[in-house]
Amino acid sequence: MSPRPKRIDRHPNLEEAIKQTVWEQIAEKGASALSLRSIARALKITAPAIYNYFPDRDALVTALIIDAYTSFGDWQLEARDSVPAKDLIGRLRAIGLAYRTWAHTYPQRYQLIFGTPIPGYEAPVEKIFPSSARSISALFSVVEDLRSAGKLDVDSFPTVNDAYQIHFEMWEQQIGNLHPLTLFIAMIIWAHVHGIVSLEIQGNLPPFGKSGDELYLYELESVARQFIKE
Amino acid sequence: MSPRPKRIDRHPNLEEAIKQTVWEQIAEKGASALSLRSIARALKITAPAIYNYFPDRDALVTALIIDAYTSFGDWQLEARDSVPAKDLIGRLRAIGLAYRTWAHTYPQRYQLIFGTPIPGYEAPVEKIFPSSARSISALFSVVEDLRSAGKLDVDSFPTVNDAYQIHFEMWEQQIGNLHPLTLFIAMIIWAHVHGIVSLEIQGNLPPFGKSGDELYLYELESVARQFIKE
DNA sequence: AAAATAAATAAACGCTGTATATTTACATTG
DNA sequence: CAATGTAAATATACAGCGTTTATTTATTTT
Repeated sequence: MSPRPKRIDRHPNLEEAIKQTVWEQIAEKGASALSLRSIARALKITAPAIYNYFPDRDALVTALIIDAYTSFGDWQLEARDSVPAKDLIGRLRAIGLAYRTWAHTYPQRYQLIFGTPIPGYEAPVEKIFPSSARSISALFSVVEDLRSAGKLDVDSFPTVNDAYQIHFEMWEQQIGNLHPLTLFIAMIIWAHVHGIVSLEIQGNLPPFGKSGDELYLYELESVARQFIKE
Repeated sequence: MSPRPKRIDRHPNLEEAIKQTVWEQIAEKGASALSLRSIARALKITAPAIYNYFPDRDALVTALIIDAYTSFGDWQLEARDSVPAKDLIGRLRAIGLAYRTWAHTYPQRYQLIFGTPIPGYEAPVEKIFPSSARSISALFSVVEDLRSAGKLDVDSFPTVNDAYQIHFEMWEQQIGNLHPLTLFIAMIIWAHVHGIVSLEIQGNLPPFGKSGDELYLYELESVARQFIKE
């Protein structure tokens, strides 16, 4: 093969083709099996060619994580906006259901985001944060709307300490002004749904299947009962 | 070096020394950096020597996971038994706190159990299940005691479907008779604490630090308020 | 048309898990 | 006590991995 193929023989968008191939291989063999050389084989190029588009393997993983967060955020925001803005409880349920549906549709993406299945990889927070904050902003915004509408029903909650504060400021930069109560409740809700979904995805609980919707809805309703007035 | 060192030059218990070295290296560089050759270097043996004790790398990981579950289960059972049997709510709080404390004491062990940080590794459920079921049995037993004492306050909950049932039967074989309500509530509690702790451990939420105890206690009390009478 | 640049290959390095053959310490047996 | 057998290590080798460097050639720019 010649060192540089003629344009007609090249992939029209190799960077995108690489990412797509990785997703295919991740779906087949799991995120941990990711290998530059096997990607190259699938694309009929050589492994070092990938270095024209990603400086190293970790940069490729970071790009995939950002794509995954973007996809996740799209689902969250679409779910929120599929319910009229005045029906805040409906919006909360919609994004809750979308959270689990997305995770079950793309379990590998979910693990890529919330697990650490890549050997030696550590996510560079500053690069990932924008897409991450966007994806969680759907929940934050609905809870904030509930709060400013006076519909949150919490008499007392723990005060935040300095360790929190740093994270909060990052979120505020990305998402906008956030009341501490909003953050507190949003984080608890997030933890609840994440707990169920991640145990499901990772196989520690049975994949709840059809009636998983039922258990999950029960959880969402519990959350609403716990935190929302009237 | 001679092919077989004299007994006096050998590790008295190489199998245990291997596992201990892995834990040290996991603590230093994370679970994904596990490497048979670097273990061998640290122990001043050659890599194939490990194969006398573990048939392959995955078997070593499985042994580590079982050890981790055993350590986790020890903490859970000790926490439960540190509170008088008649104070069931106190027992529930104790195992809840122990859950988070153990995870923060051994974050790598937590990730080894609940994440999938080893490239290409898939846990053989049948080997891991006994130690896994034992570790969760502390929670199950307290919830079951609460139920049989008539202290569970749940008017309606989703019926379980067939997918659940298989898992339930495995648990029952290991733990003993389990009422569906017990399982349902125990799973929800497990999911709640796991959600908070895993987001903390994986860095998606700030490591709550001192006042994390506060937030966590708030969660445990919410659980009690939601499910327990009187 | 010549020079510069871009995008690929080729070859090589050190790392990995693992299989096979070999060597030697130790245990068992006649 | 000597011969034999077994256990536990080393030595060697192989294929695959991420990555670096040098090289080649298509394309773009001058």
